[in-house]
Amino acid sequence: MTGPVVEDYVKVIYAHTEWQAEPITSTALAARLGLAASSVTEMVKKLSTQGLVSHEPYGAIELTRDGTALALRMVRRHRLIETWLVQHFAYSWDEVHDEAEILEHALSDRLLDAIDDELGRPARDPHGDPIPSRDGSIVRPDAVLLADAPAGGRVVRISDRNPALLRELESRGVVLDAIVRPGDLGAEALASIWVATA
Amino acid sequence: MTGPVVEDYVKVIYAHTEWQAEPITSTALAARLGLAASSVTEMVKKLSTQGLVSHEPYGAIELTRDGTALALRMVRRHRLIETWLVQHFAYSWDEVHDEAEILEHALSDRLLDAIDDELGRPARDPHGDPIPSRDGSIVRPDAVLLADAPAGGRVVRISDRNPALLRELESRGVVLDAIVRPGDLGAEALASIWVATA
DNA sequence: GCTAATATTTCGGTGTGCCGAAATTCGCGG
DNA sequence: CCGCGAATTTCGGCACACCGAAATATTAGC
Repeated sequence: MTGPVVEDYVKVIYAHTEWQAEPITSTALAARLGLAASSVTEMVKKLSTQGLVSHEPYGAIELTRDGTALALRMVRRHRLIETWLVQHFAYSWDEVHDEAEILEHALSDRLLDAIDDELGRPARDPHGDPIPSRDGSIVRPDAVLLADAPAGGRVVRISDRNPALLRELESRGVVLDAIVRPGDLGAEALASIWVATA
Repeated sequence: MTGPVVEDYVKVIYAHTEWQAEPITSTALAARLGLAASSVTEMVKKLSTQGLVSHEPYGAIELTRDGTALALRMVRRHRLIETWLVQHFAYSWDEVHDEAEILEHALSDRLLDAIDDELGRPARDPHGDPIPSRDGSIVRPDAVLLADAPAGGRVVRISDRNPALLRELESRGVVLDAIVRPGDLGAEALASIWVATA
């Protein structure tokens, strides 16, 4: 009943609050989806009717329990697929996103679970993002942006927004679990890398 | 530009002439796609405009060169995916179809080729259907329906139309390359199994 | 507290692919 | 070669997800 479009909306709404707090606005949602604001307003109204989202006119957009469950389902799919492409097919870090974006809507639960088993039920994806379990639970490592960690620390996550930056970082040895200090890197990197707290 | 819908139309049109001769009618095409005849008439007109199909009103529907190329591309995808599901994920013979039907529209060429390599570039799928090569060439084994082969022979292909029959046949040892005689089997099986000629 | 800039929604409209009903054309039996 | 049933097309309409422009609500600056 829900279809790829609903899945994408819900996933983006979820993603916005995963590492930062504020709920997403309809303008930001439109920007991330590459759609006109008016389209988003209409669709959000439908999602609200379906009980996936709570939203009063001119207010913020937040996921309901059902919406969060669907979002976690999609996040699980996306991250498992990315992990699988990297580990099994030697995709590089920065190439997996587009393929995963499509496949996450297409694989059956059965195939996805088979892939999960084959990978040994990984807890995080190649970017360090936690992979929700089959029952929808997710454990997010305590972490802060490198920009906010003067002493640096162990890399726990690297945002996948900028593929060029990903390649650059990889070539300099900045990968998951590496130890970095803020002084070693540029401004954009500081805002893309999370390190473990304490 | 072509999208999953066009891909499905073209694939079904192609499939109809793969093992039998006559070009498909719009009624038969509608039946196979599960659509109303009027929908098919309209869509075929669009395919014709796009140069994928040749069709004058009230006439038969045939693929153009471009249409055949697209169909072979989809057939390759479908059959490679089926083969992969069976070999790599232990799907059974009769379970692969629906999953492949969806994935064939979703995998990138890159991923598909990686799977092809991993499988060792197989020449036929689990049903015995030949898999077109990357350049679109296809070699169909010489075969006749078991119903038309009084002496029987080596099984070269088993139609995937009826999953229950597939399971039944498998349990009785009727698989690819088995030797069968018409007397051993029922009417529907005789019309679903091809054996090598001479 | 008012107004100007900005965010959001409303509104009319589009393209795609589908439907059923009605009209048309085909092709077979006589 | 004529008519009748079956196949096919035409037609008006619908659902979905999108758009830009116009209207409206919010918010921030003063």
